[in-house]
Amino acid sequence: MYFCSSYNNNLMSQRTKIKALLQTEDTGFEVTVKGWVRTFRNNQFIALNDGSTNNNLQIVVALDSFDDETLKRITTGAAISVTGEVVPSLGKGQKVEVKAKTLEILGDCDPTTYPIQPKKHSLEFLRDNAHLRFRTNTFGAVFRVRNSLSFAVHQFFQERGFVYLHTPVITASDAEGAGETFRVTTLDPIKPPLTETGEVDFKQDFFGKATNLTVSGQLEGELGAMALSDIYTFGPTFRAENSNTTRHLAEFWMIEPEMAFYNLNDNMDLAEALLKYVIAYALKHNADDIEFLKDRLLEEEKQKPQQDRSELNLLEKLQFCLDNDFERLTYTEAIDILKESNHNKKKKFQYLIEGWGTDLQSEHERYLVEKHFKKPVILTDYPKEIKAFYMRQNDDGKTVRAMDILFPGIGEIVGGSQREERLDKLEQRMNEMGIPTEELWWYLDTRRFGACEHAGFGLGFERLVLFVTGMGNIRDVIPFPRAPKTAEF
RNA sequence: UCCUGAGUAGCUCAGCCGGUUAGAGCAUCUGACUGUUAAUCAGAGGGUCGCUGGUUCGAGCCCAGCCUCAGGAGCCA
Repeated sequence: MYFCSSYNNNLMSQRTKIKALLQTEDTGFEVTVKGWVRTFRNNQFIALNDGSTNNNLQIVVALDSFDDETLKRITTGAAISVTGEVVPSLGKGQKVEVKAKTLEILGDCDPTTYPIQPKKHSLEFLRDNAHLRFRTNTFGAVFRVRNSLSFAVHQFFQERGFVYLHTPVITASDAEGAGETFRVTTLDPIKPPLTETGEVDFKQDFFGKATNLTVSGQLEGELGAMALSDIYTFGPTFRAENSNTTRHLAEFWMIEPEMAFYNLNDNMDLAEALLKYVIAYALKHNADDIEFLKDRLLEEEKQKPQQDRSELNLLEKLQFCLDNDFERLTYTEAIDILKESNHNKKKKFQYLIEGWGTDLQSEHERYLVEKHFKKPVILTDYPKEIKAFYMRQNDDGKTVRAMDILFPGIGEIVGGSQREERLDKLEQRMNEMGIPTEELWWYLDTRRFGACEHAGFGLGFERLVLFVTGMGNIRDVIPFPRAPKTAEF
């Protein structure tokens, strides 16, 4: 792996990555490049891409230097290896190009059956061909940005002394109520063992109890934070909800930091800093990709009526997010703003705001973020009835120390809270909400032994990638999307 | 799961009031051209009109059921 590093100074006799080559100012030396043919124009010019960058390298095939047999095999999608001299380009689209001296077809690509053609494809078509969509400009850019964001998340936390804690994928607790779970079992699906009362006997299952895929690593994360101070998880999470939207997946990646001795304000500060850090990182390290995605989005928005187009382009939107503080207000303040808004008075909301206590609909969140404040918004102190059992209760007896970060075009990107550290209050709330305290004895132990103020949040990674890439459908920002009726690749 | 819309060539789409042999652009193939940038020009091939049933002299078009996809909603991250 390492001997073909693109950053190797010795460009001779080894494979050079196209990104590194396009960054060099020098010419007049020989390189070997390998990649996949994007187009072959005029029987003379190969646009070669190796995935290291969105930009293609132009290979010039001199007249009569290769036999017709070889030239015919240079088709869109074919894998080739080229050795030749790096020279200043005579054409206009690029600074340097490679004059091919030797050219080897590594893998043929039959153009009559290859689904990816040198033309525009719809995102829906590429979703059906998710195994090949990496070879397009758009998905190349998306997944390089995804990679950068992922790395930046780790760097952000590591710089601050957080411990990356691996929480289990298979769990026995279904207590959080974060959604429908996928069952994990080795029992015979046709004839499972039954108890005397006729129910499936999970005592005979692999783990000796009913188990499922995790819906959140938070509860385990809290256990870590109660000793290591600051931890974060970053791993796959599973929800068996029958959600068919552009913002939901059955398998998605979540980042869940959990911090001892943090209150809700510290929690918000950290979340805002994280989001700004990773966005800035991607802007710096994926400038070409984001530039391409910006143009892609502009092109796509040309199809829409003027009023539906964004005021800012993708770059401006990301920069704006870095340059401005997120707007922080309580649920109660948000309800007042919504209630007094012309939008509500003119009955333009499908669900009119009438009183305090109900959850906000996505149209309300969008109004606050996109129309009223026009920037990311952090809502805090929600009614306890619409939030999870573990959130710290305020003294008013009505609200909890919750916070949701709402992003334009995405909706809720972060959900978090200060946790209830008082055993009696926590148990009381669990009883009210019908959460079995005996099943979560290990969780409650953190409140029995050395409890302290602590807080945390969950960041939906794909929603972050959606925001940074400007893509419209969450299935286009994860390599192999898992959603209802969708598990092909 | 609910609402709305869609499914016609490899892809993106057109197809009138139900009526003759279902069209276009791109892609592909063949040929030309040799400094092209999604190259260009000329020609050619390419169809189980999502599936099943029904109405009709006749269905891509009308009706019913089913499947799939997209957008919106709910649930949420």
